[in-house]
Amino acid sequence: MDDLEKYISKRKKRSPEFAKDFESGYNDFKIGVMLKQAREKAGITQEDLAKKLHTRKSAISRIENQSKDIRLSTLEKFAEAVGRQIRVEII
Amino acid sequence: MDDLEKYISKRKKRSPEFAKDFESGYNDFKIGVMLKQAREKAGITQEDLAKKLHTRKSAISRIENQSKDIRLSTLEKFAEAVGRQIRVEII
DNA sequence: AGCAAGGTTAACATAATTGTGAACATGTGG
DNA sequence: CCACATGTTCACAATTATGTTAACCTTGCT
Repeated sequence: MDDLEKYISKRKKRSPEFAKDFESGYNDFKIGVMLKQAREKAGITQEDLAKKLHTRKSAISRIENQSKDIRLSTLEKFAEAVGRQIRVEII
Repeated sequence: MDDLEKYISKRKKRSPEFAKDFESGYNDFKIGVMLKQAREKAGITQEDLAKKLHTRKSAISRIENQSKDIRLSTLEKFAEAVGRQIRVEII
């Protein structure tokens, strides 16, 4: 059971409606988890990251947890701020 | 010289300010070109695609040519409508 | 217990994407 | 030449992500 699956099952326990949200909004939710993991690996807090992006920690938390959708530019800025990069492919 | 480069040089000739836009907005512009190529490979017109996505051909053209930014969900819907798929990685 | 750090959520304001309709270009077949 | 298909651009409306503030929750520390 990897990190993503662990997080999902934990999340399902906490919120009853999470299961269905998870189905319909899988991709964007997954992005949030990926971004959160990237931030944690970089060893910075939501508040640190918020300062780098000139925003607030609440916005970071929203992206990581409950964003239904996200702009490519937001994705890129987030990734760069944690020392990573985004790659988008059409497969 | 691949398709992207050809398109860029053609585009630069047509619009004088294209060069700088290209610099600042490279990533999103590239996405537009990729999407356009994906649509053309699928052999469907902007209007066909617009109908599939319940929108208009003008919106498709805007995405392919002059969108500064785009939502992940829009990207996914576009790709799916031309029989492809999006992959996003944090590298 | 109290306090601080880190995180989550809600509500509202703001900014940006996307929807929509119209006008205009360009090429192609009649 | 004319009509049609395809694509581009503009302007405005509608929807939605993001900014912002505030309240609340844990967890750990003193």
